[in-house]
Amino acid sequence: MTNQSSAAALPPDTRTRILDLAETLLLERGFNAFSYQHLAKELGVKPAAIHYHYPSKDDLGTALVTRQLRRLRKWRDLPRVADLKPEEQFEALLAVYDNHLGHERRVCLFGALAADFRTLPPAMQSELRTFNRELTEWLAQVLAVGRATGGLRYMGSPAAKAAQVLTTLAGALQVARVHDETPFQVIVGQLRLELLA
Amino acid sequence: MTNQSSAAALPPDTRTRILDLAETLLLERGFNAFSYQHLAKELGVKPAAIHYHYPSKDDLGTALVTRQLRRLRKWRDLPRVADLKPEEQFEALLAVYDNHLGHERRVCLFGALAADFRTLPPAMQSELRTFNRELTEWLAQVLAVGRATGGLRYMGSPAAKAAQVLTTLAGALQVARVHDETPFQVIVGQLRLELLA
DNA sequence: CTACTTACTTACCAGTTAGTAAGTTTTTTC
DNA sequence: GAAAAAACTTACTAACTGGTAAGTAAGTAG
Repeated sequence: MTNQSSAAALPPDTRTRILDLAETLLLERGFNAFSYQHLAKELGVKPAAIHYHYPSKDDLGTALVTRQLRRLRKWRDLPRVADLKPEEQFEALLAVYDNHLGHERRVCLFGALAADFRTLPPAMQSELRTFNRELTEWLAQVLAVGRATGGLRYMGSPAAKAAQVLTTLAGALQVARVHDETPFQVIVGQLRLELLA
Repeated sequence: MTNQSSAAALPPDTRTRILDLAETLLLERGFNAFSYQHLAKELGVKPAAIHYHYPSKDDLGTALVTRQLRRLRKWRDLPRVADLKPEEQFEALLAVYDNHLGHERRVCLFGALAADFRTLPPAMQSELRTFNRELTEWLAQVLAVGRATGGLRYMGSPAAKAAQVLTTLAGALQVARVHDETPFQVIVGQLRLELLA
């Protein structure tokens, strides 16, 4: 049996190490910017070893998105997230993006894949759509409750505001990559100013 | 002499046709998703002909961004744009993004290049930074005047709001690519609702 | 102890990549 | 109309791409 998720930090198997490295490269340099050779060299294995775990790059890419989707669902349902007040849930979301910034200014999954979307394998496209839809629906719910309970303020529908906010956050990480961390902080500051009642 | 900009629609020379096609492919499929062979085949010339006009792909990419920057400056200074009221200038900006949407849901230049930014040649990086900076400064000015004259409303500084709005627009085109036109319209609708007094 | 499975390596492959050097045709200049 | 410059084509490379087939070493199950 593989060692995919048990509690403590067991030494990750090759399968996981491949996925971790591919994720890093995806979020720091883009999907078309790494090859099986790159991965193999850095992991100290032969390219064919990667094909053994992920027969094609499509499979690898799809596994990447699928894992992120699994993480999103897990995070969203975590008691320490699900039980927060809406305005705190919003702050928790911002913390996730801030964390990306802290890791070599990684963009988010969506921002990494959107531009090349049409060149991606269908399974990846489909998973990414689901990822974005579920995240948006979650935030819409947070915003709806937040306005009802008075902790958050905004015009328009929760769904529209959620789409706008997430789009802004994805873009903000991209701007941080092109310039530096400052514009990200400015944009997030603006979001807080407008939303927090 | 080359035929780069004269008034009417002269038949575009190869140099321009290369740039036009490369731009289309960049905005519709991403920078790493096309090669000199692709360009050559579709233009009915040999790959070496492209190397003749743009010795390396770096040169081609840089020429692409440089042209966009030139267009931005030209557009911004056009009487039919510069002489508008701020709220109309904002609408003119939205029209540009809406036009991208209408052309096969192209993303904007920034959105096309941000994810792979670190893999781009330095000259391209630098030009893209300038492009984004000048656009942001222009919008900040529009927003500042717009609030002073009462046509636009928002919290915070013009610079912060400008960064936020442009980031949102870039992201909105990416979301449109991943899903469909609907989320773009929703997000732009939200921007209008909030900004137009 | 044997059979089987897992996780690889070695050795390929055909196709594509960006890029170059040398020659040829077309256009411009004088 | 000759010389020169511009705009190509032909022919080639070396490196890399994702991917496959066959072999092997180590662990696991009965």
